Amino acid sequence: MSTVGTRSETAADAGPRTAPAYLRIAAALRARIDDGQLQPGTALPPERELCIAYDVSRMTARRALGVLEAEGLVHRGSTRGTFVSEPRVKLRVGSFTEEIVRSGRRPAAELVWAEEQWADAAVARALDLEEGAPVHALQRLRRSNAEPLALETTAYPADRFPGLLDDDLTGSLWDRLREHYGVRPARATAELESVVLDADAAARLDARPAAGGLLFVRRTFDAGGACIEYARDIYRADRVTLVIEREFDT
Amino acid sequence: MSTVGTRSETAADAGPRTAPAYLRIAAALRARIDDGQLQPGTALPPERELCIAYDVSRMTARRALGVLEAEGLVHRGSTRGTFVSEPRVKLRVGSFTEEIVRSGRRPAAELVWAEEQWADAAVARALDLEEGAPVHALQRLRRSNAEPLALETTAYPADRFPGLLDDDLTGSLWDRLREHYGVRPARATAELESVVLDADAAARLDARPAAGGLLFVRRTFDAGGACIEYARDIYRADRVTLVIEREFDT
DNA sequence: CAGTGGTCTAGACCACTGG
DNA sequence: CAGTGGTCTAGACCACTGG
Repeated sequence: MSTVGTRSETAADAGPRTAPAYLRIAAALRARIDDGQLQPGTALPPERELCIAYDVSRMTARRALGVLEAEGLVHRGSTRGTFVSEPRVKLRVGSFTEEIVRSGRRPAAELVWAEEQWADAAVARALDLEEGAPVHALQRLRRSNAEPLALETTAYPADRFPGLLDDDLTGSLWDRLREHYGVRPARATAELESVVLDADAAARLDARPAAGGLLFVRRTFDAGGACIEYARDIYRADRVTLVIEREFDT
Repeated sequence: MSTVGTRSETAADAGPRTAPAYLRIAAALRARIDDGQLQPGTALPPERELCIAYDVSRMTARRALGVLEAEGLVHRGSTRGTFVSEPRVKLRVGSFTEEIVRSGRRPAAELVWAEEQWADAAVARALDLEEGAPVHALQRLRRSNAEPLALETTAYPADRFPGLLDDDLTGSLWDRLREHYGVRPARATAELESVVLDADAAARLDARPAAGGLLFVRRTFDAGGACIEYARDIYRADRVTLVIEREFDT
């Protein structure tokens, strides 16, 4: 992470006289990770050792680790310990086929489920359909080197794309739309929020219950302005950096 | 928040036999907020009452509230109580002048500081300059209806834009670049991550220490491919939905 | 002065893993 | 079986606010 957030003079006068213990401990551990003393994959001291080292109770030590976990610097394995995390994975978004940008990683998409559904109010509004209209819905799990990074849930108007679910659903859906239906995406809108993972998403993404997520809600339109895709992509907030590119026609 | 994440049959079989108490309490309170029993601005019961109502210790009740806080559903005032939050504010990004999309809100930008700096390694790399080259740097706080939503820190190559800091820095900087220097942005790249607010950002954004943030790191290029702007925008994760639009020239 | 959330203690029991 | 993190208790003291 780079600067331009630090003012040259002010440097770091952090805050009040005494910062809370959990923030001081988090800062101390963060410093050891940032300067390379603790490499990715390395185990941090067990919580009970941190209690002794910093003379705090376990709840306080855990709270410090919770901050680092939210930052994506460490991850915890219930029975194994707390470990320094690998750097985040950069994912290109905006085009449906997100690709792993970092070299040497193997992307994969796994179909979780695919089925015919009937549009509820939200889906109907997003796809410009009547409530109850048939839609093709599917969910896919995106991985990089076997690590789950994103859970994508997508809906398409069934009338417009008959037989879509019989296609190969592990590759680029946009390619399917182009090849088999002659449709090409012309415009996309997206909304992005920070969320808390629900139980299902957390389980599939191999994350802690109530861990942080990034929700990317997308709609894709064809040249005629009709919405042809509605998607809700959930990313592991601690593991990804989303890469967005944009050209101006001004 | 809409569906398409719920499979039609599976409905909700949440998880194991007994979910942890803090998740059950969070779910119970969330339900009361979602169905309108608790309106935005309403105070939740004090933590000590929740302890009695749900028969848990205060740490557990607080943990439940912490989940709702991370979701942006509630906010806390140290000495006042816990309150249901207003809906998130939608902010359009990608064009530098973010605008408040929701009607009836008054956007405002406040200059925090502006000064000449010398590029450190990160800034030099981003702007394609030598390390130590002069840059114009400035920080602005974006508000909607007086509520701080984003802290933007921006750097420009000083040699290319002499006198930039003497301009009006509360409006669109891109307009300044166009009007006074004949430069028009042609392409932008951005990276977006979930982060934890540092002490300075938290204070300026009126957020809790270590609260969640969204970091948007942008680079803007002119038609010749030269980088003319490097920005780090930090948003309050609990208060904003970022709106992104995109056209395809394919 | 009463009430609020923020921090912190010093424990406890649990499930799960690996040796 | 020892060691790990996950959950939880039943308190404590604090700063700060509003009446």
